Amino acid sequence: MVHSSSSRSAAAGSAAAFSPLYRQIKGLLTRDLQAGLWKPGEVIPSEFELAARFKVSQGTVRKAIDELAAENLLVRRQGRGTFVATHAEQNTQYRFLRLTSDAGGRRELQRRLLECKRARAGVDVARALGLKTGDSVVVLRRLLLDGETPVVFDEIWLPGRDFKNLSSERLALYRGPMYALFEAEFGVRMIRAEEKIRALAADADSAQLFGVAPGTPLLSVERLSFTYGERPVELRRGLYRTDTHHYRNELS
Amino acid sequence: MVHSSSSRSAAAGSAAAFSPLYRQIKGLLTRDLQAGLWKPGEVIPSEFELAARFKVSQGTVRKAIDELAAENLLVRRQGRGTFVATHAEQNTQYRFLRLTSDAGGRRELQRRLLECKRARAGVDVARALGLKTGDSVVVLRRLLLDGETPVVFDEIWLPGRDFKNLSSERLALYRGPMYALFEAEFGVRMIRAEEKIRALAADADSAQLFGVAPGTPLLSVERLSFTYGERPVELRRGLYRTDTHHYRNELS
DNA sequence: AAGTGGTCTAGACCACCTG
DNA sequence: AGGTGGTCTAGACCACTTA
Repeated sequence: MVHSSSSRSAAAGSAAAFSPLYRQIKGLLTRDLQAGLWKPGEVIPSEFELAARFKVSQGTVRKAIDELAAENLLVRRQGRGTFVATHAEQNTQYRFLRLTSDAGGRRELQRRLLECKRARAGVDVARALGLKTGDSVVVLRRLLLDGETPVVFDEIWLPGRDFKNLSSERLALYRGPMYALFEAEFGVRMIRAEEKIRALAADADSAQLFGVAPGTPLLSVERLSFTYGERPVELRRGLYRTDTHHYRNELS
Repeated sequence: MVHSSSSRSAAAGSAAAFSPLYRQIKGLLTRDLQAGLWKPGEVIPSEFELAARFKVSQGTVRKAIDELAAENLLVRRQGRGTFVATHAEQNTQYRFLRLTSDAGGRRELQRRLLECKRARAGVDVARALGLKTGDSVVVLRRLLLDGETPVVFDEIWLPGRDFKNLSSERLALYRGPMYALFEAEFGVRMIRAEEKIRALAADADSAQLFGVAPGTPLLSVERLSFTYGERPVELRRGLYRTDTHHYRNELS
């Protein structure tokens, strides 16, 4: 049982920030999710079940779940139950990729893995991922192709500690979204990400990769992805071709 | 009074899409907002007042308002009331601008209006704004400067019909956000926008504007903004400098 | 003190899915 | 038929603002 407000004024001087019951329930659910009590794709107990367990009313549990669903941690399915969100069984192969063909064609991009190796984190990578310089990281390089033409070149850094046995074989075998593999094999679920976008000129290497002239403007997309507890677990530097494609965004 | 479901099965074969009461209430509120019954920044009636008016319970009105607040059409303020959202009295000068200084400095950008004229819509502009080619449009050109250095060059098209008396004088006099002026003077409130982002090389004109070499990569941001009823009312083509600044985005 | 949004409850019933 | 999420109600009480 969770007490809502009665015990608040016990705190010292500071207001101690009132926290409604449903938010405390949300906290408990988040803790269980983070602990892996329910795996991605699984059902969680019904609202009434949880209400009984926490000794609150269904409506209160409901409001907690509402917020978790809004944050894409849970997915509700009427008549079936509430499920832990997953990158698998999602209709989109590239959940976070905002690149779209100018033609609007819904063609799926093909992956081509160029490299998968272990390395030591440089200063920048370490700082972004919350590691120490020199810590072990996994580095991936890969292309995404629209038909025959490469449109995305990604360089990906992952903390070595979280991705111990990641190899190019595992990646090559896997069909679904890469983030689904991360969930299933390494227990790391990506929840949200921040991107920094710039325009820059293709250097010799990237020009060759894309088959364009050096100096051609490319979109540079730096993505930092977070898992539970706002912990950064992936740094990605992408180069996008934007002569035939564009990055779409929605503002509100 | 609105009836929820009893009359559903009267429809022909097709399921006729069940619409809960609160969503119908939401529709009524949206209609009133669109009609300008309450102006941006004003309070709307209290939840109990609306509940009585619509002959439903407070909770049902509440849920309708919840959704409108989530869509940024309304703003709740505990203890005070629910208000029509506005671009004025918003702490941010540039509500939709995602450009940030790499240094993270929160310095406000300065505006410099370069041009404000009437013209005829070309094919592209007309299509984007839902006009006919040759229809009257207002065209603005302006710079945003971080200190002395220009970082954004915007070219803005507005339907002439909606912005009859917009002039450079009106714009020059106005202190707050441009979208706030649009609301107050023209009754056009921007609700959401879509952006298409590309990297491209500076041509001679833009190179001169920014004081960079021709061919320098710039970020191209095409923004289409919508008002009530998904009606497009602003097309904007922006060029952003991204050597000292970047476009930030959040994915979830 | 009065008014507004915010929380919580208990119970009824509806819509949807699965066996 | 039975279970799950989804809606709606009526009423009580809390938190916050304004007067």
